[in-house]
Amino acid sequence: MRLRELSERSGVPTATIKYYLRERLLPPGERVSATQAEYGEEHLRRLRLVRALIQVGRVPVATAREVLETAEDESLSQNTRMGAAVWALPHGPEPAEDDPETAEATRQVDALLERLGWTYGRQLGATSPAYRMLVAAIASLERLGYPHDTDHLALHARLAAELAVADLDLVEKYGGSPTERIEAVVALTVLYEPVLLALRRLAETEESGRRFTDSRDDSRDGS
Amino acid sequence: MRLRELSERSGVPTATIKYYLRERLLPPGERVSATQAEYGEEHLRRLRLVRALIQVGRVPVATAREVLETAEDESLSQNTRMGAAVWALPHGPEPAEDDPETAEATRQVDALLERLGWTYGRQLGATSPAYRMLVAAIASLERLGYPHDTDHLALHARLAAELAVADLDLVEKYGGSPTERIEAVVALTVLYEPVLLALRRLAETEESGRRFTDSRDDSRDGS
DNA sequence: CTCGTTGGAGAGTGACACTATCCAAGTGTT
DNA sequence: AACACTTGGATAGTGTCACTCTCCAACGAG
Repeated sequence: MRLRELSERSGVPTATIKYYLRERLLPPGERVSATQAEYGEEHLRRLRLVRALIQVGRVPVATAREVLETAEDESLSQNTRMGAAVWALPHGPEPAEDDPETAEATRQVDALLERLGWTYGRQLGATSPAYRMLVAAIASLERLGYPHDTDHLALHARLAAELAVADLDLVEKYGGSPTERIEAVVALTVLYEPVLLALRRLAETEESGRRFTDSRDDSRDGS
Repeated sequence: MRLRELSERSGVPTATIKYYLRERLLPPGERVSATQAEYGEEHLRRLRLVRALIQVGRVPVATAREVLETAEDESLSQNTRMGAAVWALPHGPEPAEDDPETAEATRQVDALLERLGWTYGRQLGATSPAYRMLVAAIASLERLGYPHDTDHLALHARLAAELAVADLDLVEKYGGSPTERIEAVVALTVLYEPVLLALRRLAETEESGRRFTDSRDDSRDGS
């Protein structure tokens, strides 16, 4: 398949595919001659994955490259690859150093991990992007004076743990080559995030409609 | 308080505060003379909220303005304000039209809302940004051939509903003026999102560490 | 051989969130 | 009152990012 066909089958403009090739998000096609290359089904699959990561998952191009390179680096063990791939995923701003709210948030997160017995998280500690992401977010809540007590966090954590069990069950059922399986973990991690956020917003609309049903003025005000 | 002090107390550069003033994310200070203005505690609070939305919540500047304007528009009922504010929050790319995966995802989402009895979501239907966000994300999963069966979605939805109940309890306890309360809903909606995502990633690390415990590669090598 | 197509490379674009520069009007010090 | 410094507002510039445009030489069908 030529670049044009790859473009038509994926819905991605040829110029964009060229850009992805240049950025090494896609492996080069098989050179057929000095100016012609052939692409296969594997390229199509990879292209769709890249697109989903970038557009749905809002993963920056450079990050997507790192993640995918790690996922297919066969010199690493599967566990390492999986961990490193998810590790590289975007995780927002770093928590501010030298900041009382950050210190307090760190204490609270450590207490939470302790209480949950999440030993992996604890031993990885501040090096884990997800840990720092959590600290930064809680420090913000703190700074704004919004509530974020440990019970509430623990509830979120318990629900997150349930999700993790279900998600990993899905991955275990998924099969495929080790690389494909790691890609599946990355894709499911990233692509279920908007699903979860959307469901939470829908649930909040639902619940708030249920609670404040007095003056029924459901807005239709878009924008 | 002068602009400089507002900057020092919030940690936001003066140039950035000027930019926010220009973009009407902050109300202008009280003009003391032709070239001097005075800011109060309310400005500081608002500035911190804006910063949190933009930096932690990754809300675009223009969107933050809309959301905050809606939140404090006292000509609207509290319910309308709350709905419209959350409504305006960013929600990723729109689902592709004329696309078999989008059609399938729409069917699946409708079936899910039906099964859950989420009548608000159903009646708002395709007009709700959260609904479209959900459809787009599921269509992507579909396109990539990753699993997303209704049982799995229903589990996510059930957990999201639990979160919604807890979050709204928090808001009800929060008090403050109507505008402050709506700001609280917006802030909690946006700022708990990274908390939830971080916890999910931590939980997945934890769970995958637990399953594939200290072994080398856990499974069959294909490919 | 002609003429449209293809792949590759470099430069250009538009959106976005700042950030730097000016400048006239104020403020504090002496 | 003189004079250095600060302030707020306006305008223009910067850096990043994800494309997107333009060229061009090599193909390849008729």
